[in-house]
Amino acid sequence: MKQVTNLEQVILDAATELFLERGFDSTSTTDIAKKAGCNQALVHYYFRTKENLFQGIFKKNIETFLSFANNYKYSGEFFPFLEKGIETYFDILKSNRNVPLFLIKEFAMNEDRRIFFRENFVHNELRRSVYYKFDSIVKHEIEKGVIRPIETLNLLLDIISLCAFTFISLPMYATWLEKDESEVDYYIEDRKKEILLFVRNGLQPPH
Amino acid sequence: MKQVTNLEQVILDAATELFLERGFDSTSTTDIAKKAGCNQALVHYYFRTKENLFQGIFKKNIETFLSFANNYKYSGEFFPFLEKGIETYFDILKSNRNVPLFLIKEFAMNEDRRIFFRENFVHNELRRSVYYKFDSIVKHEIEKGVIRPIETLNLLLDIISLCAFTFISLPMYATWLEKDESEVDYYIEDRKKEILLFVRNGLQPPH
DNA sequence: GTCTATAAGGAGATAGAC
DNA sequence: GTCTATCTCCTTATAGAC
Repeated sequence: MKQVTNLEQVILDAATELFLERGFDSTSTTDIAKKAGCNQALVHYYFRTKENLFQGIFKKNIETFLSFANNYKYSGEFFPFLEKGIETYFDILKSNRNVPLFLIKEFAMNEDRRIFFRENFVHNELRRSVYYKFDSIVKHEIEKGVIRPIETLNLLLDIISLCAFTFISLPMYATWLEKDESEVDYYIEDRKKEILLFVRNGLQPPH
Repeated sequence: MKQVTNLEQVILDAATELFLERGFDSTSTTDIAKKAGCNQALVHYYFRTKENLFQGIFKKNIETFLSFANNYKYSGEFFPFLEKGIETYFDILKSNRNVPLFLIKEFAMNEDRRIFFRENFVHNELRRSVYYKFDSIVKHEIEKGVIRPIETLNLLLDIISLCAFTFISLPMYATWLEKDESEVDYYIEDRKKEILLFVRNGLQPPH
């Protein structure tokens, strides 16, 4: 099969990489053009404005970050189900390690991004139904005494905090402990194990 | 006592607020001047370069973020000691809620910031000695069976993740759940309680 | 579709009057 | 110490030749 790499796609890929690394404000269309191997006018020919080019990329990466809400089959056993979910989510972030910081940065800096998020993602029926299903599972397990009492939202936030912060803090971590690239990968796997253990323990009913 | 508000301080305050909100790249010296109520040339008169002005602010905020390494008196009882430490750290971040995201952003975006951090903060004798003291306490409590086996670094990272992410994610959280300012404060206190509970549980030895 | 040239505006930094 | 004016550079976006 012939690989058709049209220029539009090349520009989109270059823009994706740069926006994720540096954010919207610190990436110029000239930078994007240079990385894509064309001149700056072509970036505007294909996408008209920088904002246009950005929004498609932004939307796609919100999907990635919210993918913890994908529909995992509930096996009937709570902890294997939960741990499978955490591990899958963690691995998705690992493959997209710039995404958490990228999103949070853009949200913090720009009101328009927050409005975009609210309008396109907050009132999503599928995500809501997945949440309510998970909520009823959690409530049921609390009743059975399998886990301690906890708000479902707090449980989700604990998990997202631990997973996302692993990747958000990578630049700081690497500097602090003076680690190189290969050691960082080891660190990530180590954190995954610890997070799984920590969540399992953190949900134990008190002795 | 007479409050002497010299212009240099006014500019510094304005710059602090803007840098923390928007970051280095997205804050212009013209913005700073406008907020300080003077013209743009005066910003450069007092601080010569934007970079100069930034670095002092940057350094000060790293101190804040690393303040979990302050010297808490060890009472002999592990959990009260640990929980006091977490609560104090959480409250410091609450009073400086833009700091975690600000630092992480600047670290991720600029190699010079990482070098600055390494040279000024990594090889700090006081901080190291506090770490080793904490490490020996943790090891001792594990031996006694008071807490499960855990690497001290992992424990610290769990705590920092949970505390810092609370504030890092505020803009996203407020948008997602469509909360206003007053509800956000309630959320922060709720998270603090949950984090304390979660850490205590997460350190329990397995049944 | 791809290029060069350029418009229009904002940035950081400085010179020089007062 | 404070101001205006200005230099130089870089930004986004477009016009127009090929």
